[in-house]
Amino acid sequence: MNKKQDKADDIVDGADIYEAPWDMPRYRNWIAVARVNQIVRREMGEGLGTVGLDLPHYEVLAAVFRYPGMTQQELAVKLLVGRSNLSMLLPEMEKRALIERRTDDRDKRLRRLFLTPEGEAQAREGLAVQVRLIEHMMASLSADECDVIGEIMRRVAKFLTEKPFRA
Amino acid sequence: MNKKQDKADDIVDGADIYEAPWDMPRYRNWIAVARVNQIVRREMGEGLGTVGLDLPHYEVLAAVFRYPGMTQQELAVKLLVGRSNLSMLLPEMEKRALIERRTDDRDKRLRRLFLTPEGEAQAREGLAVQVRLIEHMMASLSADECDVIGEIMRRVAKFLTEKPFRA
DNA sequence: CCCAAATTGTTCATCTTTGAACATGATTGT
DNA sequence: ACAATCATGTTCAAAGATGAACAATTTGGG
Repeated sequence: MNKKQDKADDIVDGADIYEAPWDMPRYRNWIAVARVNQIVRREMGEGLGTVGLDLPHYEVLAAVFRYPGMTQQELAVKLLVGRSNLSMLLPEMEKRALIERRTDDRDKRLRRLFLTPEGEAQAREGLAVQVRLIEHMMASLSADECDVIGEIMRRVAKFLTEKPFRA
Repeated sequence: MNKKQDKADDIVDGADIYEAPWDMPRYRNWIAVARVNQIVRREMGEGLGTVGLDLPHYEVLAAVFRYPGMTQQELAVKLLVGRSNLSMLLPEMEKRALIERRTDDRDKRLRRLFLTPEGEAQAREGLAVQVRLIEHMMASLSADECDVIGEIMRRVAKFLTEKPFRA
């Protein structure tokens, strides 16, 4: 007996009906993803501590390392964080000589971001930590499994940005 | 020519060598996972707003709904959040009559958590939102793909909790 | 039985993050 | 050309999260 038809608050997943979300394959599978993410994020924070960085600073450095010349707005979108957040964070990073902000010539509103040599050094240190953490975590996965996950997640990300959820 | 041997900061992934992390399969695949997570978390926050909940409150309600009688400590571990956080949050939820805290008879330090009828109602509403969001997001996945992901992530979570990363 | 160590929850000071309001600079339509 | 609209970044007050220090309680060894 896999199905129940007599409860008012039953939940549908495909053609099957469950009485609780955590019995649904899609729900519990996604929860597993979310959980691993939380764990990795936390360990990443701890790992970065060993090289004198915290998560927000590192995420800025890594993003600017990969995409030099980003505007603050672009960075905010990429990091899924408010612009005001960056307006608080970046001046301090500039004071510590990790980043540099050059106002764009054509559009004087834009402040484009670049790494100083010291900022690049720290970005590399942080990236090294992240790479080691990811390799550690992925140790129990085959290369194929890893690729399958990446492929699926990129598809989902594309889907979600094209068709956001409307509650 | 897939490999480079002449740069000091090359990065190793299996037997291959890359000059930047984002060329590494493991790195970029994991980044995809993290990105989807961020997006879903944000949309979840917005979706919960439509039923008058925010993310922290909902996570408490959902956890207590599933595991009634949890202690605050257990809840903090489950949500990967500090105990002090809950000490700030729970009294307010108790004031709003969403949860109830009963001190354990045998161990008077423990405060066990339960949902009031109103709390359970809100938990169900939040869960419904989450289920709809997950089903929306998973629309582009086959049942098999979804299961593969869940299975892999549960394996990784187990591995990570048994062997945490040491930077 | 009793004292030291450990566990649970709280308080508090501090730091982050957020969103709204605003100032400045660009763009568009007429 | 000019006003209206839009986009970018900043400021500020409020909400949230964090960790250290603390009180209450339990546990375990001698």
